[in-house]
Amino acid sequence: MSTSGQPQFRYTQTPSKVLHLRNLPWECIEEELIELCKPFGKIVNTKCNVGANRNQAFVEFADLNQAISMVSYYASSSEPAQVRGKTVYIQYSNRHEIVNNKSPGDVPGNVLLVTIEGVEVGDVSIDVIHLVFSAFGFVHKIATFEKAAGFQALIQFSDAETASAARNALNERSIPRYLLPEHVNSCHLRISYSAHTDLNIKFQSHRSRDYTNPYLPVNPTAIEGVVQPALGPDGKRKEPESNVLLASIENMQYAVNVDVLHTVFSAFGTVQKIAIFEKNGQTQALVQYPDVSIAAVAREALEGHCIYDGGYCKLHLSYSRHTDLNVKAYSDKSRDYTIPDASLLASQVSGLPGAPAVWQNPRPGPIYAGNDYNTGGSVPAQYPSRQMAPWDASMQAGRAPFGSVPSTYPGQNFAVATSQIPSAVSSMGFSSGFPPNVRPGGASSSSQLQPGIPPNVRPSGGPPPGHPTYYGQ
DNA sequence: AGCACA
Repeated sequence: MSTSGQPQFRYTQTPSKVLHLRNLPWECIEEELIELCKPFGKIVNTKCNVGANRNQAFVEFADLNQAISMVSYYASSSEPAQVRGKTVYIQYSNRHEIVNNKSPGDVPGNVLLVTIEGVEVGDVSIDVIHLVFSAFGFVHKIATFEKAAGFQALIQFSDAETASAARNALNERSIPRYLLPEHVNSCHLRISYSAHTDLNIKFQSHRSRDYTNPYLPVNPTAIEGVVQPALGPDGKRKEPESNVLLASIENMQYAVNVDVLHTVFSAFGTVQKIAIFEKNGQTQALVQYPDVSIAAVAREALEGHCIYDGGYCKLHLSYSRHTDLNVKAYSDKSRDYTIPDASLLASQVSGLPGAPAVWQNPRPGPIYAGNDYNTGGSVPAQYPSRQMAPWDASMQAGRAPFGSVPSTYPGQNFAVATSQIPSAVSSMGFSSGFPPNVRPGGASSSSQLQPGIPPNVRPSGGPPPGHPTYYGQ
């Protein structure tokens, strides 16, 4: 104890493979140390950013003589050791090896782990990340994911040199604002090295890319991509618009058939075709409008809304790549409302004044003539005025929107307790997509929803007075 | 400008 652990001072230090460097520029990086020291021997370890000012470092040579040669050289040199123009003071360290030199993230490799701070999921698209990091070399692969640390991305370069060039340039910096959505204020990149050398990308998707393999299949279950469309370099949604919407129906506790979907989507314009199908165990539907603008309004209005109360049959909408569906004109999974069906049309509007001949409707509703159609009340009531609701006859403006779509289809068994009865298609979706000049009549306005208010909250919690319960008891 | 790490 008495002789060990004594501080050692200039000129009295015993040589060590480890050199202590002081007065380094702030956040001096390993590459700069190596550049300075490698003329004297093989560097086996470094420790950067030591000390309160993070301006000290340690360098460990493979051999003691190499360290000695460096100290000796600068002891007698007229030119001091320099990094970025700053004089660096070099001495033997009082330790003989660098221990715990690096956290794993400091071990250079060809794959970077990038933590993007201060952003929400979806604010920074994989395309923006690709753009930013491609400035340093070919980006082979990107995988993004959510961790406790935040939004992270693994970015694979060809080699560690390219990766470290990107890291040195971008670490602790921010992605340029013009590449980000407007609401993003800060976007700090914290970059370390990943232990990975080759990422295993299974699909091209909104969260992972393999730029070396353009034939890699697109993720078939990229449903989340629907909820969070990728952002283009301009920060705007780049999902191409279409007149055909793809609806994914989540939590489908109740049957959703073609007619229900027709009722829901007709509120925004003519529905031309509908196709329902199963994908990965989830029901999806394609709904075709005549043009993109109607589809856009419907998408905006219906996205995230539930067809029925209680979070049942929640809709997620995206634009389909299709523009014209090829569907069976009339099946239980599809409908083509553009094909005039004599028998349907004949029965459809018989006896109706002002029968909407022009408004080629579609709805095979009258097939169910005799069933209580009154229940559907408020959906038609909220039709944009330029359109004529197909089932005008039975519709009464002003009714509360508790129409129970399922009830109109007696073939279906909705024998559930009344308290569990889903309230209705009718009350959904009108929070924003509605033409402003259209005022639903009378009492139904009580159910008009303000933006931000969940669509299916029943104003009074039960079927409207005077309406029979249409469900099996 | 004077010695880290856990």
